[in-house]
Amino acid sequence: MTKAERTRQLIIEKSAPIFNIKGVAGTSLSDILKATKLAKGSLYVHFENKEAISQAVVDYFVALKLKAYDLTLGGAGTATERLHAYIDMLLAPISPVLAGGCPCLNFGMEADDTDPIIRDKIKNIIAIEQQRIVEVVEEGKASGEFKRDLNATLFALKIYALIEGSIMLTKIYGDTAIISTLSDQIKKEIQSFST
Amino acid sequence: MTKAERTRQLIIEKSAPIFNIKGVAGTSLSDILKATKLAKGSLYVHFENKEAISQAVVDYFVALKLKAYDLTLGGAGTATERLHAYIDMLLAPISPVLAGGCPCLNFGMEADDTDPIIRDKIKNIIAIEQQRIVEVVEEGKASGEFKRDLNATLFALKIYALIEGSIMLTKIYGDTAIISTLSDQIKKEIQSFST
DNA sequence: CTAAAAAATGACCGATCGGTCATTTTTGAA
DNA sequence: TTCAAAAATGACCGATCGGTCATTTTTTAG
Repeated sequence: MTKAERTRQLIIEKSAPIFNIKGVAGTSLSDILKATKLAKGSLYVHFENKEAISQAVVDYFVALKLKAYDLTLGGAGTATERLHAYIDMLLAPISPVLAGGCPCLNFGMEADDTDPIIRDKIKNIIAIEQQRIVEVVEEGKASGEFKRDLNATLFALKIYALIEGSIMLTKIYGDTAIISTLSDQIKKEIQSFST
Repeated sequence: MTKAERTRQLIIEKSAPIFNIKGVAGTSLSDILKATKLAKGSLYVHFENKEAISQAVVDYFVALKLKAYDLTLGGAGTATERLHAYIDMLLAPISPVLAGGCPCLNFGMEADDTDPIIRDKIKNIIAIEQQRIVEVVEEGKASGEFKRDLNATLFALKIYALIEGSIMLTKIYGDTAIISTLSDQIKKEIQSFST
């Protein structure tokens, strides 16, 4: 890893939580400078402008999410076990992905009507996430673990909506008990489709 | 209505959609001046600062929501009919509340870690919304419309999470078909608890 | 209609915004 | 070890930010 690569990574990793908490519009260059302890000119050695940093941060979160899917949905065990692992990971109160809240929710809700580039990045990762759920569900159907008439696409859509809604409520109430309550509900939802 | 009251209301109504779309941090005074066609000094006759305007805008959306609950959950018909009317209202693609997206989702996700005053306003209206659902469900249980063992609080929490998740997905995908799909799912959820 | 009060105006303010660039320091391949 | 290339620096830039205030215009109660 060259110095340039290390510095670029430093900028991304130090500013990622700031963008996730304060939003793109709410994050200033001075916030990033304070977090990275770099001089202003350094940022522009590695990025064209603030917008480019915010996009790199979204890419960083996307990569984290992809890794998280691999570890859960792509892991070992039955379809049910993998779905449970996935839900536990996403809704764990101390999950790094959840520190500051789900990036898809945060960046998505800010960008939906204002920033087509970030919105599309979020749209893509959400589509991938749903597709991965669909695949696990289909595997579960093929192995006889889930009922044949379970609509995997619809199921993935609903699960995803429930998860994001759960994170939203947890963040606003500031109460992690909500997460475990809704986590149980989602698991019940899965169980209702088990054979 | 005095001139002052009218102007104050103008500022709130014209800037509300801007705040809802661009966020509080992303909305500048010049945005508000352009929308209201007022001079900068006028804003400060009616509000202490930009923060006060954003809070008044949140109060305005809260009032809109309360009125919307009255028209649906508080309307005529069976518990099921009222819940359906409520869901249809919230998830209608052309719903005025949904123009720019659900204010609870937008303001809530921006404010959760940054602005305790707005976060608490959103927390309160969400708690009220869930309580109103609980009341309708309890009425449905009392009238024999819903099963006795239905946990109304848990049900309201889940329905709310599903609705907000649905709005999020619709906004990001830019596809209103998702709304009707998930709207049907929520109604099925309700039906599963019917006697 | 009058006059005092209230509202509206826009020039002006300092601070901060995102961004540039000449210069210095560091890096790393030869 | 050398030295050219790359990275880091921070003073500096114009634009825009949120906010103020003396002045003008409008409102409204008597």
